[in-house]
Amino acid sequence: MLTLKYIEENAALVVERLKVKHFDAAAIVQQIQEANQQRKETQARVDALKAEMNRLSNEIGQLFKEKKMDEANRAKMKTVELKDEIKALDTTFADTEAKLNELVVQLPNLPHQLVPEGRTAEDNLEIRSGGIIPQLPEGKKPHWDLIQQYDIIDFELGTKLTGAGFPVYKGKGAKLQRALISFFLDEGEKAGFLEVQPPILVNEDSGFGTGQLPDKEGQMYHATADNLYLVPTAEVPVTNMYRDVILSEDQLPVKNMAYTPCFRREAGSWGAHVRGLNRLHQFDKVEIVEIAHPDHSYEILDSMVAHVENLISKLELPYRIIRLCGGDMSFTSAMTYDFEVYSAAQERWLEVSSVSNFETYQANRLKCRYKGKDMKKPELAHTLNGSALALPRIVAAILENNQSPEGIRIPKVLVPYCGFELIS
RNA sequence: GGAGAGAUGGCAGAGUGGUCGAUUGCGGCGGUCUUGAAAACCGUUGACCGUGCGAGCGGUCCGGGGGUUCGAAUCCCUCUCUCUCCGCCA
Repeated sequence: MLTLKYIEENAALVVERLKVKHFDAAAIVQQIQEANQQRKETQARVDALKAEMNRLSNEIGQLFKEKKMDEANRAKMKTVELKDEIKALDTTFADTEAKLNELVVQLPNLPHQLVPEGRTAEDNLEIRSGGIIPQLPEGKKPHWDLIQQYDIIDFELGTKLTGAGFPVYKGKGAKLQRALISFFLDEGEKAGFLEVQPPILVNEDSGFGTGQLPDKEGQMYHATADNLYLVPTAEVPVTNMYRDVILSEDQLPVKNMAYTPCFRREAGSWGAHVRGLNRLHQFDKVEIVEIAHPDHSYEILDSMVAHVENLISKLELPYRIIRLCGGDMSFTSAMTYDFEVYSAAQERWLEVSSVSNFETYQANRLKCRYKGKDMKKPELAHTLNGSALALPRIVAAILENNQSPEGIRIPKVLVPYCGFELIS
């Protein structure tokens, strides 16, 4: 969420910038200003009353010590009325703060200056592309057919065990998963990321910290008996490691990565275009997360983009990097790059990574701050994250692009991890 | 799952109704001494909100929430978590 202070000082700018996201903030901002004014006035009054109360209490204590019981009792009488007033005002104050908070969380993050105008994916800006789109022979097959042909992933079996969208990987299919995860983690380590293995069930506080709650509750699987949520991405546990933390400036940037399975309910988003591996309820992903100094977060965003690009290049997949337009960006992001790889049998671009700078938006909710030696107060840090990478669509593209009558060729970098060169 | 103990500032650890945001030690920061460093000594050392140009002033915070009281770190209720012993177990 945006900070109150920022909204207060830049009300017009907030409204203006959010137009890029096609969000009309005028009414909410005005309500925030009013509620904030009320909050301040209420606090001034209640603080004055409390100060008076504290003064009286001390006085009474003093009188008791001096055994002046009559005077003490007289002073006590004066506190009765004060107490009621304070109680009433405290309630008003709490209500106002709650209302204020409710309003503030409705505002999305401000897009960065470089974010293009636009409403839909059509308006996104291609930054660059790489790799070569393969010319497949007649009779090319989409990955769901190849999967069956080589018996490496079993969707029906997963349906039997759990339900649609929970595939069972078998044999070389399973090994390929393991190879990709190891490859991604090893590359991440070379790039300076510290590997962590977080829990894949998180509590409510963590859900709120990264913004999945309260709005996107329906996206997560909920273990109600213990009130825990299955993570939709490692972003949730990894970023929440820094909830309520004040880092020292020289610890920045913090670079973490984690492999986790990810669970998404994806309610109501099924259809022909999500066949096979294109969309699943459970999938594997390596996520990179950085906590950055505000002055350097965009350099870091670029370095994360470079890291992801390096992974895709090494996998020999044709890709393009896209800067999302205002309308296509997430609620919480200030700038997002999507990576898409070309899946040559479906003849479609598939999103395999999304790399974002949230600036202070997440950090404010998380209360993730840093403090330098010369700083009087801690300041909010910037948080960034990205997929590096999500497996299923990478697998889909590898299968489709590398197919031949002899079988599916494994990209060179994965061969040492797989122990085979061909799925046949 | 059963029984017991506990949760205090970056850490350790006092404090059981009255100027306690909290003794003390360690750590951190600044200084004296030193060619430099260590040691020693001196000083300093939390977060949040409001108010003020500012020095400052006021308020809140001793795991979370509620209560008793003029007054709560301290008493009561409740929730969460941690530790010890027993049971179970990868």
